[in-house]
Amino acid sequence: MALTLEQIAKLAGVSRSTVSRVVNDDPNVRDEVRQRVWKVIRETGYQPHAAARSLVTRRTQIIGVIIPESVTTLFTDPFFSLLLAGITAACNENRYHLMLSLFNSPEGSEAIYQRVLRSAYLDGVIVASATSDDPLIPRLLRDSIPFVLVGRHPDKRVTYVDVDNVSGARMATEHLLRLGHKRIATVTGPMSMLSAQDRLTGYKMALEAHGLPVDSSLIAEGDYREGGGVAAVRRLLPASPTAIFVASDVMAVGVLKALRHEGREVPGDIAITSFDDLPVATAVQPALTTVRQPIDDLGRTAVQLLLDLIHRPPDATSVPQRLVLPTELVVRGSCGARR
Amino acid sequence: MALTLEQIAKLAGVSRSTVSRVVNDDPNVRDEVRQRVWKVIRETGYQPHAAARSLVTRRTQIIGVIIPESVTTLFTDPFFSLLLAGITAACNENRYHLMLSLFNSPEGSEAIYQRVLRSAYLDGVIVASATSDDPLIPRLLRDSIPFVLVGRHPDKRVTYVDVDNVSGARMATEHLLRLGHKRIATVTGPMSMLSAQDRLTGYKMALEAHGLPVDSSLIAEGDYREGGGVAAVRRLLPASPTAIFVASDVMAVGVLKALRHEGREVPGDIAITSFDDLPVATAVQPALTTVRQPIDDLGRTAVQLLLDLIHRPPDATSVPQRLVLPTELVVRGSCGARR
DNA sequence: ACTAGTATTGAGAGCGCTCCCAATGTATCT
DNA sequence: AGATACATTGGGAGCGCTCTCAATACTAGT
Repeated sequence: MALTLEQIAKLAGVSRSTVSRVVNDDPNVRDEVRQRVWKVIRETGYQPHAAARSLVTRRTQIIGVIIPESVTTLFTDPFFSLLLAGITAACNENRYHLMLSLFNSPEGSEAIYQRVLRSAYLDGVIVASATSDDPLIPRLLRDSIPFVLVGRHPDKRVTYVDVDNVSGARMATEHLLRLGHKRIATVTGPMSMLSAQDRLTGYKMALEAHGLPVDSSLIAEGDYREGGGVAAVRRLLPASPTAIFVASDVMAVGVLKALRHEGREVPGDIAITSFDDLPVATAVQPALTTVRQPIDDLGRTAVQLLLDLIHRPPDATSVPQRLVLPTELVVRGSCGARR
Repeated sequence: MALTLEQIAKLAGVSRSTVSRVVNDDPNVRDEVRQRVWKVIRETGYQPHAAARSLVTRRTQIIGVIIPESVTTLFTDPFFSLLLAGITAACNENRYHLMLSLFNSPEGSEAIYQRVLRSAYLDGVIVASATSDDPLIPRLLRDSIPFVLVGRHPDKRVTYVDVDNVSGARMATEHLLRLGHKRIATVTGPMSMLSAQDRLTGYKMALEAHGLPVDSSLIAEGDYREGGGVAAVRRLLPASPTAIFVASDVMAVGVLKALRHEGREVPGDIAITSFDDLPVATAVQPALTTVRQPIDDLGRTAVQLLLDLIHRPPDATSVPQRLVLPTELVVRGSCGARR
């Protein structure tokens, strides 16, 4: 049914090769011929067969986005939607296609890895928020598949783009310090994730810079989900904090709920700052003072880095790129700085 | 670099054809040989080349999810994440891959359509929440590309799966009627979307069933976004409603904010019910009484319908499936039924 | 006009796979 | 034993494209 190069060639009165040249913008075609061929292509709505082309070029123009098993439960976090939106926009602009894989299939990670990555379907992949020990990373390295991480990684060979979690968390904590708080607690993300570790580091740095001790009874590990925020509050309240830096907006929603349930006022009794600046930050009452991260940029940058990797001549042994995007504090009601 | 069938064949001491049979579970292979071949495949980590296979089978094992231009601005709505999660899970279970396309590229809808759909990349597509007049649908029909809509469509030839928006909206409105409200307003979705029309229909049906007039000053069109909710409140308040049925949770968040800003208590002064039951419904205060729709099911069902369509022998002229999934009302604080 | 050089075009091969068909091997029946 | 049926295997062709290389057409230089 669908047209082939050969048929277009016949219709335009040229050879298959010439049509191929026209389609691929090869300059070695006489202008008059080029026009004639384009005309036929336009009129017939011809589109090259992707698989046939891939078979010979070894390129599919598809990049994958992998949500590793460890974070698939977080997939409905708006962070991922926003990230995906940024990635998709960048893909469209570069005429690439995007394949989405959540690695939480019952068939197991190894099977899905084989199926998705070894079948030559993808030119490269973006891995979103892996834990630092995710087996995926050494696997990708071993198979020399071009990939970019969203979120930093200690391995020197990986290219990544991250936001400045440390200084963001530090800003959020220092803001509370400036407001006079001395007993500042924190609800962290899952410590298996580097972003969670970094945000905790920022929190500690802020305290230390102000000569305050780091008190472990003021630190509760969460999971980046609402329930984790609720649970953390229960563990934190006995240490009577006057403020809490919550490592994500979603958890902050849980913290808000739990505090309300315990009869504490925010920001009156306890001030809150958090991290992400997702839409939900302004949906809750009081609105969250939170660290804004440029999620859209994160996605777009990841695509750009990946395409650079894909198009780099194989002999070029440049060092992996490692980009860190800045964050900023958005002050709203939950910290008590404003009325 | 990557292994080919031919190489596996040599290693296993059989022919290319036999290896192909083994890989494709053809029964016509002696058991002893089958074992031997599998062993080699396992040891080498061989994976068939997807493009080569697609070239001859005319199948890619990839299905597309299209977010039409008209709703790309809504993409960050958690509804889409949830839908995607359901679709992905079903894809994984069926060993299909998923390609995500947001039709909001600067190159224009027609160009992206050509690029994505005419290049034989996709075995079929799922179109999420199109408007009823989206040019995409006649286009897909014309090109006889197997597709399933999420959200109903009047054309007799399209297969779709939808949730029962009418009866959901009717339940939400009747709940308010049962609580004694007589002046019930509604904030609709964008009227270009059938789901918005259906929810409005449900609202009207409830009023009429209770012998109440439909008062146009109590109806404000929104856009399924938070801002739309805020704006709608301003238009609705002069008509002094005692309750509002808001056609989506996200807009309800905006309504809540606007009412708070106007000094109205929810549910004390004005009761609210809404639609979706997204995570945000329990994040706000008061938690939303809302209509739950089975989003995950919606995604899984769409995949199932699409795969049926793809695998149906071309001569089979069965009628398009049209499924409507049930909804249920979840009562929380915003309607005032509970303290 | 003739040659060398350059621009343009076409034909062939081959990417890795599946599918068809012929060839071989094995079991069963008269 | 010979013929028949069936199970199993291998080889060839071809999917639609790109890429290399040779062939042709045209240009300028002498």
